[in-house]
Amino acid sequence: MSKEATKDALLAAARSEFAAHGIAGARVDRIAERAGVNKERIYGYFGSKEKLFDRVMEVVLDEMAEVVAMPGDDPVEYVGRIHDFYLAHPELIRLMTWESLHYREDALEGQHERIARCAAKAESLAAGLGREPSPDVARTMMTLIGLAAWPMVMPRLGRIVVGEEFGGEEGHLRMREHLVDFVRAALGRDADGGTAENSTGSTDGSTGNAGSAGNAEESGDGDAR
Amino acid sequence: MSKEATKDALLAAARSEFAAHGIAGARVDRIAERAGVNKERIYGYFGSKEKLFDRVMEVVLDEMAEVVAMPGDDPVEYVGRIHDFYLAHPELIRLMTWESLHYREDALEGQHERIARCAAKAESLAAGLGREPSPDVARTMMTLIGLAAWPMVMPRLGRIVVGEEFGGEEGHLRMREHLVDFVRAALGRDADGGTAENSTGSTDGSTGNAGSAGNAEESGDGDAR
DNA sequence: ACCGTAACCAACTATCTAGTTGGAAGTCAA
DNA sequence: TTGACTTCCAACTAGATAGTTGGTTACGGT
Repeated sequence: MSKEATKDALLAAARSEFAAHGIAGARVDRIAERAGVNKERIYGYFGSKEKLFDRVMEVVLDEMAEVVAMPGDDPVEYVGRIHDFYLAHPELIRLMTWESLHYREDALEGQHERIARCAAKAESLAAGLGREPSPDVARTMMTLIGLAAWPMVMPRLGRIVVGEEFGGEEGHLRMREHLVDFVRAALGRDADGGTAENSTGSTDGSTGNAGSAGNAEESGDGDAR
Repeated sequence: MSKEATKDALLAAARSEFAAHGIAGARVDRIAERAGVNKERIYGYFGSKEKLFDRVMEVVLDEMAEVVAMPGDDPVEYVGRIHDFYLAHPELIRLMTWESLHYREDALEGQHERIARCAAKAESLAAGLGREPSPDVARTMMTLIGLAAWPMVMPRLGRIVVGEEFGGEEGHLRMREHLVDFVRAALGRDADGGTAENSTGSTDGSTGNAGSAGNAEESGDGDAR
C-alpha cells in the first residue's frame, strides 16, 4: 500500500468515525482498524487525533463549499437542491455540526481561500437575485443554507414541533416543499424563473411546485449512524 | 445539603459541563467538583453519565419550548426575539446541538407532553398568521426557529460565507435585521411598527411585493401516516 | 436516647485510550 | 549484494475515566 493510499484510507475511516461520534467520542483504534492500517500511522502521518480531525474537516469544508456553490439562476430551487444533498449525505452535516461545537477561533488551514471562493458564490447568488454583491446577499446565502440544513441538524426538535410526521420519506418531502415555498415568498420570486408552474399567490394547489423541483432523493452515502 | 439541593447542584454543573464538552467530552469528576458534591452521588441519583445528560436535556427542552412559546401576534418580531434569546444563552443551543448529534430514536422522558404543548404554540402561531393550525404551520414554526438559531449553530460557516464581519456585536445585529426582513418577506407581513431601520438598505426590494405573496401552502390531503 | 433510613464521601479498581517504541519488511539506487 | 531510507506494525505504557465499595454522618420518628 502506498503512502497516499494509506493516508486516504485513514482519512476515509476517520471521516466515518468522526461523523458518528465526534472528536471526543471517536476512537483512534477504531479508525485504524476500519482503515486496515496500524494505528501508529495516524501519528506518523497526521500527528494526533485532533489534527486528523482538522484534515478531515478541511476536505469536508471544501466539499461543502462545492455543494453550496453556484446558487445559479434560481435561488429558490437552489435551496431544494441543497436540502436534497444534505438529506442524502448526513455525515457531511454531522461533521459540520461537530466542528461548530468544537469551534476554536483559530482558522483551519485554507480558511482564507475558502472565504474567497465563497465570495465568488455569493456573487452568483447576487446575480440570481438581480442584485449587487454585498454583505447582505452573503447573509441571504447563509440563511438559505441554514434553511436547507436545519431539519437535518435538529431532527428531535422537528419531531417535537412538527410531530410524528416530521420523519420519514414523506415528512422530508413535505418539509422540502415547505422550505421551497418559504424561500420563494421571502425572495419575492413569483415564478419568474423558468419553472412552469404558476406561482399562485394563493395557496391551494400546493404540490405543484414540488414537482418542478427536479428529482428529490437519491439516497447514497451509506454511513448511517 | 438536602437531597434536592444536591441534585440541583449536580444538574446545574452538568449543564455547563455538557454544554461545553458534549457527552463524550464531559467528565463526571469535573461535574462533581463543580457541584461541590461527591461523584458517587451522580450514580446514586441519576444512574450514569448518560442518564444525567438525559435529565439535563429534559429540562433544557422544556425551557426551549418555553422560549419558543407564544409566537404571539407578530411572527416576525418573534424571530428576532428568539434570535436574541439564543444569542444571550449560547449554552442552551449548544446542548440542543449535542443532543441532536447524540440522537437516539427513543424519546426522552416527557417527549409526549412536549409535543402536545408545542402543538398549542403552533396554534398561537397559526392565529398570528391568520391561518388554521396545520402541519404546515408547524413546519413554519420549525423553520422560524431554525432561522433564528442558525447563525449561532454554525458560526464557522457564517465566517466563511459572510466573511469577517459575521462576528462581533455589529455582525450579530446585522444578521438579526437580515433575518427579520427575510421572515417579513416570507410571511408577507408588511412592517407595522417602526422596527428595524434598514441599515443595509438592501432590504427594500423584497418587502414590497412579498406582501402579496401571502401564505405558502397547506397540503391538501391532511396528514400522512 | 435509640434505631432505622437515607444522604454522603474518600479511596479504590478495572478498563480504556491516546500516544510511543523498536524493529521488521519493503524499495530503490549504485 | 549492500546500504540508506521509508513504510509499516505488534506490543507496550502512562495516565485518565466511568463506575463501586464500605463505612460514616445527619435526620426523623418513637
